[in-house]
Amino acid sequence: MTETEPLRAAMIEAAERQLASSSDHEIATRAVCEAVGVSQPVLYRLFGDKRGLLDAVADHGYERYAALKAAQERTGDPVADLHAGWDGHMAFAQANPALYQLMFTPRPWSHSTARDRVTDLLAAALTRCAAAGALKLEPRTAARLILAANIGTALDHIARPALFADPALSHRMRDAVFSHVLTEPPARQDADPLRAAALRLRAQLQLGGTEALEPVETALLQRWLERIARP
Amino acid sequence: MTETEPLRAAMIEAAERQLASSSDHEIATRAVCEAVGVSQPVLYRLFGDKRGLLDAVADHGYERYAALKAAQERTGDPVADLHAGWDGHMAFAQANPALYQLMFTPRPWSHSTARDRVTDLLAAALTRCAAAGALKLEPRTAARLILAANIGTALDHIARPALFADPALSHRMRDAVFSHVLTEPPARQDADPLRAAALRLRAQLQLGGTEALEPVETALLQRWLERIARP
DNA sequence: GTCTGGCTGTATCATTGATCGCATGACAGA
DNA sequence: TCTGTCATGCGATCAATGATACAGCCAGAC
Repeated sequence: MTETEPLRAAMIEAAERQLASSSDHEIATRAVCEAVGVSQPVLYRLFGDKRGLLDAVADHGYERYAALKAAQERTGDPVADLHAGWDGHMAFAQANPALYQLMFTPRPWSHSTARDRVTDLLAAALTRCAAAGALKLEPRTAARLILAANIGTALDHIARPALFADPALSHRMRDAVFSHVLTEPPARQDADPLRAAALRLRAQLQLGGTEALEPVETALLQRWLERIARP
Repeated sequence: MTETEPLRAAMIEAAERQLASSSDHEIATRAVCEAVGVSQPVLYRLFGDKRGLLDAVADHGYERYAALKAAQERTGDPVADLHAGWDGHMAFAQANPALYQLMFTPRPWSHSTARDRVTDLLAAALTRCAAAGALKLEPRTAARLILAANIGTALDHIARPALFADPALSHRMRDAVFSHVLTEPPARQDADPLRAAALRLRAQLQLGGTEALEPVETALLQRWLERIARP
């Protein structure tokens, strides 16, 4: 489609560049026109409006977003894909903050369908999870939920002056929402559940001890648990 | 404080009114000045900038937000207060969409502290939860998490043309995040985590055994675990 | 009574979104 | 090849808006 209307595509790309480099996340129609060497009326003929240009930029952003998704997903495990999708979303947001806000922040006019199409993409990924029996909710409901959380977290990351890009927060949110949406992972959870159980009991013993065993017994138990837990 | 500078307050309120009624979530400095019967230079002397005016509007929005919070919280159960706080946040967003976006959507300049102060408010409410032993995370971390989810959900509600104001989505998100942040409220699941850990390890041993211990040791371990697990 | 300082309004500039009418060039048909 | 038609791009311009320079005015001090 960049072939059918090279001028249109050039203007969209110029607008996106200016949006990314502008300090206030704004663009000037004049500057966009000058960047591609045409005058303002062409812009208004092609896009009708500044809004129309911004909508086109947002949709173009969706194209890039979708391409990214298409390139990186489908490892075979749909749940793992979903996790990667969340992280990819966050990376996209941090790489293109202005474009991201244009796409995912509500604008009262905005005929852009970027957000809805991203929801569809996510719903499709979730349907694959549902086919694997890993989804507790209806795919579209789950998609809205996940996307809302993803956007909220991404905006939080954008708002902070990147003091410390805290991936822990993103992963916390991801785990919180996913555990509400997905079924418990089949059982594999721990490659070695015995070792996990031993570690857990050891921690509990160190924390509070027990009156069910004699001190000597407890001490020996501790040694055994250590041996079980050793790699 | 509306007493010390009535003119300033009047301009902020006029700006907020125009922001709420404008179709594109924008305001014109001229219109604000005319609304209060002064001319432009006063605005620039009071706020320095259009940005300054918007920041002041956002901060004023925080005042209203904080007043709402102060009025409705503190029922005695801090966790119940937290739930009410989430719903109150959503209600505030739906009642003042434009102001809400001004307060909680990242703007590259913006010296407004509204968002940080809301985080502080939330962290205080969470500290009360922590005092009741109901919090799994550090209050500030939990606050960022909850606020990000709350904002994401609110923006989703604003973005939708209010087709059907789906409170289910908001409550799903609330439950998902809260269950990740708060300890299990009812039944406390395991009054005795040591017993739970022992039960778990016993089950694992019966399932697969271990090569880390001699058979005799394993047998004795089993007996001990039984003793620990006994009510 | 006069002077000083702060405050306000008028007039104005610069930028930007948006539009009007004309020129230019391509193309179809005679 | 000539001519009429149409689409397309452009210079010029308008309207709205953010922002400012400068002069006038009023209160209070001396």
